[in-house]
Amino acid sequence: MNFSKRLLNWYKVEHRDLPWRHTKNPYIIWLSEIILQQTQVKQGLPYFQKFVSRFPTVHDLADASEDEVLKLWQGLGYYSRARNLHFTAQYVSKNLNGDFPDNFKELKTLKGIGDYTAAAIASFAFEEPVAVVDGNVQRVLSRYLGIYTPINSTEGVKEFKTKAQKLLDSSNPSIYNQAIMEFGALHCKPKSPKCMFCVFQHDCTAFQQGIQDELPVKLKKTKVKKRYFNYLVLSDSEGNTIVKKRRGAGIWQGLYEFPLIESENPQEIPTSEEINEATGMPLARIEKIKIYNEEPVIHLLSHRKILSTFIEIEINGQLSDLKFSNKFEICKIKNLRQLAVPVLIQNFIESEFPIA
DNA sequence: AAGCCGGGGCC
DNA sequence: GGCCCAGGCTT
Repeated sequence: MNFSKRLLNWYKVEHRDLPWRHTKNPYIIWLSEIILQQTQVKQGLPYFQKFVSRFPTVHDLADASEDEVLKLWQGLGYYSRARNLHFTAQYVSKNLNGDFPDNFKELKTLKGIGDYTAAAIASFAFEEPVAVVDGNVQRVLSRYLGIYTPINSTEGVKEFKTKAQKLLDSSNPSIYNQAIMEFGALHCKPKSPKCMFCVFQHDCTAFQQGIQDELPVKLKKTKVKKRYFNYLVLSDSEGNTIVKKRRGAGIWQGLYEFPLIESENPQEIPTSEEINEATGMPLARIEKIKIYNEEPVIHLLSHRKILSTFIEIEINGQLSDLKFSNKFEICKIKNLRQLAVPVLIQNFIESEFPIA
């Protein structure tokens, strides 16, 4: 029995029933694939349900504001996915009459769609015989074929792409592609792969040689760096505060946060002068300065360790009477939950301003 | 070719 | 604490 036959037999019995597997609608498939980039099914599933429900068609998504899309995306991370999702929805809605391209090459020209996602949509929705290559596929193939080339090296990416395309069952690209990824996710797992009852025992190089725990090989990632974020949480007599949308490069682009003083080292309570410099708030209006958390709140990202403090600043009179320097927006504290914010900020809001 | 970009789950 | 995840974009 060949590779595909064994794989599909396994898939028939073991696959999960997932909602995006019940459709050939390229919009729904695209939506699911963007959500699932670098994201496990368990984490992405509730977001998929929210998005399909709120945006049944690509036109609905195109007509929404970017702020609303980011708010629905909040907590899922890699927020460029949400911005690109919205951009591409508008492009497809307005320039392509709502119809997604039906082939790999054209799909790849859309923002946010790379090799993997183009192959997924082309094969799932249009049965184009192009192999998907994701982390699951790389792991399965590195073990099955005994490939030590690092999966994240330039050479490795090319090699796994070539091998994957050779193994692809061109008569059934949609099911085959889903099957090999499902096999990687459920059976040929990174740790404790289920080799003792595997349909590939007889031809898997790794199992035959007992090297499954050495594969795949991956180049080391860069070290986690520390950053110190000191947030200024202003409040006036009317229950207002000020926030700002993060712009330009860097993390959390497009999300809102409180006025931020980033420091090279752990920060003491900022002085009135520093608060004035960061926000434009006149010194005379600063009533009281207090720190919320004595110990820094630690927020871990894959490549950053953010140590943050939140500083409470009470203001004389009303914030709405003042002119702020750059692009701060006045917001009722009770309305903060309507904004798209990083999980770090969301956690703070929920703990300090619980719903009455 | 290497860095950057989140957050949750697992060991 | 390190690694993984239905990756893609930027430099």
